[in-house]
Amino acid sequence: MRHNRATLADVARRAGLSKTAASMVLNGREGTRLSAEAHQRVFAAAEELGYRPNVAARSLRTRKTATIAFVSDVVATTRFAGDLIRGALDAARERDHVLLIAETQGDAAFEQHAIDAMLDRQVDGVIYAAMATRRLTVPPALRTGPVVLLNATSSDGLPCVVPDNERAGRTAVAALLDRGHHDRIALIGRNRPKENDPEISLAAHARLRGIQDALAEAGTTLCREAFCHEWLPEHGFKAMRTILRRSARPTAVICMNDRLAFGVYQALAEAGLAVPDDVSVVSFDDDPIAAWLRPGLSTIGLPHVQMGRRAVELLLDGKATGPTTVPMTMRRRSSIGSPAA
Amino acid sequence: MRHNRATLADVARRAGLSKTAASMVLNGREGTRLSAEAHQRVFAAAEELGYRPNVAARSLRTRKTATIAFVSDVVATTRFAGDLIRGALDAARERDHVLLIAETQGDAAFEQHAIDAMLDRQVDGVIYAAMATRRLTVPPALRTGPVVLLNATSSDGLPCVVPDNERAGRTAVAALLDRGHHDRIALIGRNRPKENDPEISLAAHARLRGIQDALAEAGTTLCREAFCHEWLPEHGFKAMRTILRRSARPTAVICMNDRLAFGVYQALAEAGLAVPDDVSVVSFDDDPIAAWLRPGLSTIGLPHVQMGRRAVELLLDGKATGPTTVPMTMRRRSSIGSPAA
DNA sequence: ACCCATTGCTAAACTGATTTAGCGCGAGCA
DNA sequence: TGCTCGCGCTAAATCAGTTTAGCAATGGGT
Repeated sequence: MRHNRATLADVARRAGLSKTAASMVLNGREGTRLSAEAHQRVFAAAEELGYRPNVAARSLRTRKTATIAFVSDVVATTRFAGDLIRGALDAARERDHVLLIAETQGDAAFEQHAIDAMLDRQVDGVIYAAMATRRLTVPPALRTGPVVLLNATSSDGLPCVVPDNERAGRTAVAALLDRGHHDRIALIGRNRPKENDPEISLAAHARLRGIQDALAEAGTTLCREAFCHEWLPEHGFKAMRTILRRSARPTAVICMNDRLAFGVYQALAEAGLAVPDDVSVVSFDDDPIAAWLRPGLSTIGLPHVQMGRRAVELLLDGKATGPTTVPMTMRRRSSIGSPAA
Repeated sequence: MRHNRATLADVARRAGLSKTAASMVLNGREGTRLSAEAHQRVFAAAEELGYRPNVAARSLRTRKTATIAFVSDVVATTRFAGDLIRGALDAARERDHVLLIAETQGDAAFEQHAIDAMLDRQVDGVIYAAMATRRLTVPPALRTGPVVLLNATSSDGLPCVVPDNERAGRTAVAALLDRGHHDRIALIGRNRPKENDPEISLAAHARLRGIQDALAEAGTTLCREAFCHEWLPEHGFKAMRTILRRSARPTAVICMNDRLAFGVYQALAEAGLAVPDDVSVVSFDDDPIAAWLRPGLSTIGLPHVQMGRRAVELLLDGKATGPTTVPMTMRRRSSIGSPAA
């Protein structure tokens, strides 16, 4: 595009100086002894010609492209991807960088292809993102330059940014204890594979620990724990329905995510029970759906935008190593009340 | 990244040939008179060294970067952005291209910045995407090269891809008529600004026309039309509640989108009415929430993935001008039944 | 008068590819 | 023997920048 852009040579010619002079002035090089007048002339010429440097030409020499690769496993599946990207985009813009994106779809061939494509374009660094917080191993090709893992960790001490799920678990419990819930708190969404296989999920384990620890510190435990195959509304629905049929009704339910909570709302409605008067509900993620439920769902949100930001900050500024955790904060709506006396 | 990549010169040296020869062989140039043996040697050398061309260097000469800019107004706000991007990403990968993404957030300064950044990197073309289907005017800087509008149209005859909302409207009506609904069909989500200002939305007007025309052809009209300020669940909830209070109950409701439909479900549940036995519901978009509702919501889906694909296909292959419409297809779930006799 | 340092600037090399122009050699022909 | 032609290949220019090495002019000191 744009075949007729002014080049540095054009600017130099118009300013009556050499390319060298023009380059130095425009790059604001210190220690150069060009006169104030020369500076003026170069700036004026650049301005008049609407000069913009050709990044490809520059990077050929400097090996800097001001371009970051954002490689993720799956972007489309989850709505959260957008936020991760948005945060990264914001931070990149502030630093005059740009994002090259690719998706591996969990396919090794695609991944290789994507990484090659990025490396061929001499990106300055790579953000390797996972859509579900988990542990993964980064492809060796990436180890040749700066990498930061986003929403993932790895065993090789690379810098990475992950949400503080354990603290989030404690926060959920605290919100319930505050309102007087204590003995009759149920948990929905336990899931062995997610809890035990860090390559699938890191969130489930961390949330669970946070919840259990906080409860233990308050001298109590969960009154009921429901296992779910997936964290989708239908599973929350079934789990809640079962709980209502089989046990004494809990005063509060913690759901492992908002989609489960949606299912819980449906089961509660079916049973003619009101949130939060009969049962309080808290959950995690701050999915848009949390705001749409009636009553609004209180949830501890995943800070995707911040995480995206943080990742590019670490990549560009930092010699950071190891994990950076980003706090998850409670989005208070109306799903938590006090237990009926 | 990767400082020690083999260059073309390395390959040539190892093959005992000139850079020229190596370049021609690797690019599979026709009409060159290099011997079969020379070909062998070059391929072998490239293979052994793991040679990959430096895209920046190449593009400096050829002015092709195999890179497409994807500039959108807002990516994060709506979950649909992910699908648009995903489709574009797929098609780009198939053609060995890569996507540079930027977001303007509707801010003119950001937009200028983003466009400059892309142009500085010599992208081969630009996809200019809007998150809500609408008409817009493309910044003049983009007119210097290939552009295609995605989910948007413009007055200057640029190629663009948009969903076929009018046909979607007809489809919704047909699904209802098929089941025997006729006289008592209500519409929820009319909205003057969306319907009348193409710079805000093209979808509302088109859907409405499709609905009205199809109904007229069947010799009937809507029994009720509810206006909504926004297309969010709460507005659908209020609208449906009002309808239930004030008028004879419709046998079916068409919602302008799935979020409104969610609100409608909530109002129906509150009134103790069942979907689809008491009231059938159809809507548009195929938001993930449609699958989560009980019963599953039948909806005419926005083909975002296809649209994203189509946009890069037009950009790279085509000398297409004017609009390309992509069909919206009905996602059948369980929210449409026959009216009670 | 000579030497040296400083000032203000530039020529040329360099980055890694593509592309144009053309060279040397052997065969065929007169 | 001399000329042309085709074959197989290469030198050098080019793209648009950055960077290194260094040149000419001036001024000051001895």
